[in-house]
Amino acid sequence: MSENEGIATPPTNITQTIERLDQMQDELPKRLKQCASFTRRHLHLVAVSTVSDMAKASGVAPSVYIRFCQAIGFSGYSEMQGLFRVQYTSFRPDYEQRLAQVRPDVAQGSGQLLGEFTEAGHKSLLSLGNSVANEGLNSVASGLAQARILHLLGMRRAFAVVSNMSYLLGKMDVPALLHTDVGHLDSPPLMTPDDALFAVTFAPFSEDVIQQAREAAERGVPVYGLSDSEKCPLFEFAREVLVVHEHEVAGFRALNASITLTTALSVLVGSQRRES
Amino acid sequence: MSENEGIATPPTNITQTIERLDQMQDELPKRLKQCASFTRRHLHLVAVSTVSDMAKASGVAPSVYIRFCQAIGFSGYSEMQGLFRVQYTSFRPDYEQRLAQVRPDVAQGSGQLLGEFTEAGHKSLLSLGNSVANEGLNSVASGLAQARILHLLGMRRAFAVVSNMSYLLGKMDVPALLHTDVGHLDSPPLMTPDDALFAVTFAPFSEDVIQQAREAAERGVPVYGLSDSEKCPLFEFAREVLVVHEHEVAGFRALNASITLTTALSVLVGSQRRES
DNA sequence: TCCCATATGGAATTTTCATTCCATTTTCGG
DNA sequence: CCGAAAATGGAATGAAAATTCCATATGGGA
Repeated sequence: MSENEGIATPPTNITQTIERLDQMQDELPKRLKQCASFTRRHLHLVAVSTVSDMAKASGVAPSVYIRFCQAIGFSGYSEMQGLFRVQYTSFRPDYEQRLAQVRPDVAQGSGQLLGEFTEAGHKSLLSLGNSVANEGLNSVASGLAQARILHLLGMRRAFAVVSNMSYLLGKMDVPALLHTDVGHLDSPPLMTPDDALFAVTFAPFSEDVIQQAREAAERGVPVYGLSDSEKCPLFEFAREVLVVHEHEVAGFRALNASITLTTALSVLVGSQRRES
Repeated sequence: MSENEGIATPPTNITQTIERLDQMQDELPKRLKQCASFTRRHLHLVAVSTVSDMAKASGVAPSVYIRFCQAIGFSGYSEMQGLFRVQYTSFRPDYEQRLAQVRPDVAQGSGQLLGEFTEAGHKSLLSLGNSVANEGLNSVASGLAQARILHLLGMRRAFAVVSNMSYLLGKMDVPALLHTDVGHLDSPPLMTPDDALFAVTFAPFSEDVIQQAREAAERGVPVYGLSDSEKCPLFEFAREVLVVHEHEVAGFRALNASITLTTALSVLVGSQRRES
């Protein structure tokens, strides 16, 4: 009866896959549970790995990993990998057409749209696991932890990110200053080389943010940053720049990866401060 | 002499690859130029695509795409793909393998903090899909879309959420007002029954936010809200309250679900506005 | 302790993919 | 307009991957 047991229909998106993974965790035999556990924690590897890679990393034989994929509901590894690969193959529509593209979704009801945004959120978190080296995060954290005052700078989309950091850091008694007004920075004595600046800017990069950060760097202030592109001008003068890749729905970018990364960063800064 | 022409050494990182791509753009024959052009603009696809995929997308035959890889300096497509894949597989197999076989729980070093937050983010997004009724989101959206001016109110952790909404709505030309200072609201004529208020507050609920929202409701202003608990006082007077459950790491709550939900909400409001 | 059902991992097979080969077409100098 | 050199695309080949098969191992119940 082996062809009749379990769930016949394969998951159609990453959300479903995660759900099924969690739900089956308990009812699987030992080796398959290993696969589930490892895969659950390293979903981002599926798109770029072979079965043998995943099997080796999970500590099982390739054939076992394939049986695992089938237990989840897929026909095999290839089908599952296909699901994880499509997220990379989506193309970016023109900015002007964004709203026009959303309309069909609106007609169908908001459930569709929300589903797409959660899906995009999952994907962003997946890429977050890929793109950020832990050492990078750690060294930025220790750089920021040494600052007398931690200045936070970000506008437009990035403002939500730094305001969240500001809240978290404040909660942990880290002296942090959220620059809501660019004019603030103009008072020269405000930022000293004893401080540090964390600047967040996404493409197309805010000229104000870049300008202010550059001037700070020239005055000897340690500058760290977060962006969504390697081409960000922050790279020219910042000590270190973290890069995240956010997925989007109809041209609207999610903030999941940025918020998550900076939350972790803030907590790291807070705990490193407390140690000293 | 074909094995002697061009550059023999393959690029060793993405930057070099891009540089070489740009530099060769002009001196390549037509079809190879097509490959270069497409690849330059879709570098991220290489890691997860086959030769035929890339060839088809570039509009050339597979064999041509391989010759293109060789013109860049690689031995073939596989070598080039390997370069783009390593960035996704930067984990240490030995370490990971041990972790998979031993207890998953002991993975909690400081370096794993980011992993825990992404995990929390995934979980938050999962519950988001379950908890939010579509009708709720829709009716909130249409309620907000009818407002003359959309007032946004949130403090502490919720401030990042409303500031993101403010950015999105502004981008879509929806008149929205982000209340950064509670004092703002005290001026009575600012909010009228033609407007609407969207208030965000998480437990423990900000007294200020509750108070201001309640007063607005009493003045006849349509109030909508977002919270993380059914026990939120907003329920007492708001027309509708959306509820999300955020997971937490070491006492720090993620914002993924809230941000994702409000992003979708903002887009809905924006597109409903445009229709009328 | 033995037996049966299930799980497991390596070997065999099949499928897919990357690469090379070659006949045909195109381009460009004379 | 002709011929040589380069470029192109489809077919053939070789390599690697995914999947199935099967002999062996394992664990739980009689």
